[in-house]
Order: sequence, then C-alpha cells, then structure tokens
Amino acid sequence: MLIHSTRPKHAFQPTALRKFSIVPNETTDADVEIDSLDGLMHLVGAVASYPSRTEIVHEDEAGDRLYKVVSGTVCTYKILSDGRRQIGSFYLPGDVFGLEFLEGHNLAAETITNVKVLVMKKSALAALVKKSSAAASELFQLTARELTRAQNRVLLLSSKSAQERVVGFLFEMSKRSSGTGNRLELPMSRQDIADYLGLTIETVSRTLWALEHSGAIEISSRRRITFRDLSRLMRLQQ
Amino acid sequence: MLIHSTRPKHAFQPTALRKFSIVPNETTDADVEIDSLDGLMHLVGAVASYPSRTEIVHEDEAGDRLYKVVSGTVCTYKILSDGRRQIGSFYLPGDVFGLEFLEGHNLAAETITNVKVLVMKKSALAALVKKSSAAASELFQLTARELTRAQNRVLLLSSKSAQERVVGFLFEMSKRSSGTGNRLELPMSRQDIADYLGLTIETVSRTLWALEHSGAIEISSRRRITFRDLSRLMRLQQ
DNA sequence: CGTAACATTGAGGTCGGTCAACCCGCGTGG
DNA sequence: CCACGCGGGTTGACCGACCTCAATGTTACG
Repeated sequence: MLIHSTRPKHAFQPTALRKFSIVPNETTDADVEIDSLDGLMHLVGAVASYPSRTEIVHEDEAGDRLYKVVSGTVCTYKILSDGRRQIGSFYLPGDVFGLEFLEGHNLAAETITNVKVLVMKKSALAALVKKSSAAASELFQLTARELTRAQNRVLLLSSKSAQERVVGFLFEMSKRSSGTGNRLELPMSRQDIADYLGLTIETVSRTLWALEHSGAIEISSRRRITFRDLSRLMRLQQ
Repeated sequence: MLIHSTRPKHAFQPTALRKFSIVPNETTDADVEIDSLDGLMHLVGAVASYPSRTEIVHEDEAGDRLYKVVSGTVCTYKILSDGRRQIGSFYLPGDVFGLEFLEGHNLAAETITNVKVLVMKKSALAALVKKSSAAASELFQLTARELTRAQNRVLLLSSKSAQERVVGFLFEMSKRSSGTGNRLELPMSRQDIADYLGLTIETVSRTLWALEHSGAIEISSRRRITFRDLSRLMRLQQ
C-alpha cells in the first residue's frame, strides 16, 4: 500500500521527476526584434522541453527565472500542510510565469501536458530591458495584466458558489485558449480544476453534470466541452 | 423603510458621495528625489483628501490614474449582480493602488477612514519613468510585489475554513500595518472583513469570539485585537 | 440621552465536503 | 481471448460548516 491511503483523496500525488532537455534556442538568430519584449526573451532565453507532469520550478527555488510557455500547459501550485494542493494559476501558450516569484517562498510550477518553455534569467532580461524603454513598458504591461487576472481570480474565488466558480472557470479558459467558437478543450484533469477552484473533484463533477443536464453545456468527452446556451451560462456566472 | 430590507443583510450600502478637496502638493518642491519612484510620484502627483466612506474611483472609470495612500485606509471592491460586495484588497499608508486597473471594467475604490492620497496620471508617471531606469525598475518591483500579494490572497481564499481565513487575515494585517508588537488596530468594520474574506459578518464575529475564547487573541475593543498565543494562531492558520 | 449603525448571539436550513462504491477505458500478461 | 489492475471520473448517502433570518446588545455621536 502506498501513501495513497494515508492522505485525503484529493491530495496531490507527487510524480517522479523525469529527465528533460534544454536545447539551444533555434530562434536566437541575428534577426530578432530587439525592441519588442518577445524579441528580447528569445534573445536571452533558451527553450526547454518537459514531459507531462514534471516539476519545472521547485517550491523553494531562487525565483530568479522567467518562463514563457511556447506550447502545452503549466500550472503553479503550493502544497498545504495538510496535503491539499492549491493551484495558483494555469499558463497556456503565450503566457509568462515567474513574475510573481520572489526569493525565499515560492509557488512550485509543474507541467500539465508535454510542454516547451522559453527560460531566461530575470537579471539578463532586466539588463536588456534597460536599453529599450518600449520593451520595459511591455514588461510592465504584462505584469499589470497578470495582476488584473489575479484580482479577477480573487473575485471568482471569494463568496462564489460551486456553480459560479465552475462557470467562471469555463469562461476564463474559453477566453484564454485560442478561442474556437464555443468548443473548449481542457488540458487539465478534474483534480486540477478542483484544486484551482478550491473545490473537491466530486463537486466539480456534479456541477458539470448539472450544467449539462440543464442544457447549458455539452460534455462531448472528458476533456471536451461545448457551450450550448451562452445566455443561461452568463446568468449562472453572476 | 429603505432598500435595506430588500437586500441581503450583508449587501453593500452605498454611501452618499461627499465633497473632497484636491490641494496643490506641498512637497512638490525643487528638492524632490527625481531618481526614486517615490520622488517622481510626488513630482507629478497631487494630494487629495477624502472623508471616510467616499468613493475615490468609480467602477467604470478610465483607470488611467495611480494612487499612493498617504494616510488612512482604502479598499477596492466590486458589487455583484445580486447585491453582494466583494472587496478586492485593502490599501494602507505607503501602498499603491490602481496598477491593476485597466480601461473598461474596473474595481471601484472607496475610503474606509479619512484618507489622503497622492494621485497621478499613469501617462505622466510613465513619461518620467522613461528617463530613470532606477524608477522604472522600482515601479516594476512594486507591481511584482502586488502580484505576489494577490497570489497569496488566492491561496488564502481557496479551500480554507473560516478560521483559517480569519487568522490569515489577522496575520496579514499585522504584518502590513506598522507592526507594533502583538497589538493590532483594525481600520475596517466586520462587514469589510467579511466581504474581504468571502464570509458573512456573523461568521467573522463568531470566529473571532472562538479565537478569543480559546485564548489565542484578546478583543480589547471592536477595532483592537491583541495576539495572546502566537504559536496557537500559527497552527490554526495552516 | 436617544438613536442609528455596528456587532453579537441563537436557531434552523443548505451547500458542498467526506467516504465509499462503482464505472469505464486502457494496458498487461496469462 | 479474458482476467486483472489501475487511474481517472462519476454517483450516492450522510454530515457538518457556514449561511440565513431574526432578535438582542453595544458603541459612537449628535
């Protein structure tokens, strides 16, 4: 028997750390746009690949690196003292994470799927940013947007029912993932969703079922959801 | 009879907007430190005074202003469609708010006590920041710190019991307010605390009573709390 | 002193957590 | 081919923490 039985059922199960490769960044050529933040990131960053369910950043790492998701999905999380896992945020392709990492206490970061990220030292980026005020302002904008998202998250979490949270989550994901109409492909498991919303896996499951039963959504497969009745969903979201 | 009875008891009661004054900033003299962010803020900002319970920023304002609290306490909030009020954050002297405001949809900001704030246009600040990379990096640090706080807030809110939330709140306030040992002066009402933690006022009240009864804290007066048993409190917080 | 806003206390209902069983798809191996 | 285990997901029964509604206490301030 494993730790499995000694923890609450929804506790995070650590996954074996697998090997990963950092390959020289193929896009670091002479023709990068050094006046855009993205260009700078490609200039000073290296691409790293991680398989699914691998830890990218450890909880007490220095926090001096910045990451840009190239492909796949990443989440940041923290393990609470009682074994529960709280997910800080999900990061989809194009998103940057690591901005909120300070020295000392951190969130950890883990891959949800196979992932390619662009890694760079904050100091290296900072040095370059100093020379380009356009890039500096872009970096600031990026952080401000991340802050807005965190604030919205706070609003979503506090004082919302399970249904409101789940619907809010669906909308957030729909908005963020390269929105192809009203079909939504979720990269994360029910457990991930639960840990993100501060609910249990059972409640997420029941809530989704209720939404489907009411005709608001259709659960085509476990990871695929179609919006059926937008206005009803809007109403449920507050 | 007022709207009072038609709303949930914990709903936000709008307060009459009172007059306020923007006075020329007395500190805008020749000797400001233009290479520090704070110096720049004083350079381009004006001091405004607001009485208690006044709206500073309306929910659908442009969001092009930045505010630094000089004295008093401010909160940002949102009124949900069912009348509940959700507080985004509290801001104490020295704190800066408005960073997360984007055009379009915003949080509103309201004073909790009498307040003096330093107001400035983001654009004006941005122009000055361009010339001082030290100030630019300070501004970035400031935003990053705010982001970290929002993330911690997310952790506090999701999947925590009422007791954990209240204790976490007490610790947060204790850390942030010019910490004089283990005595804590709360500027906000129970209702504000409840709206911040996503609880009801009754639950906050009962939880505080339970904490006092267990000997962890002492409620000297409504707004004054003394920590009696730090280690017990730490244990309750997760 | 009187009033209104704020806060506490009590009784009862409800939503979501807990625990447990079950389902389903998938890979493995006999 | 089926048996089996395994992980993720769903479903059901029960229970407790927190919300709701209502009454009562207390503080602040004219």
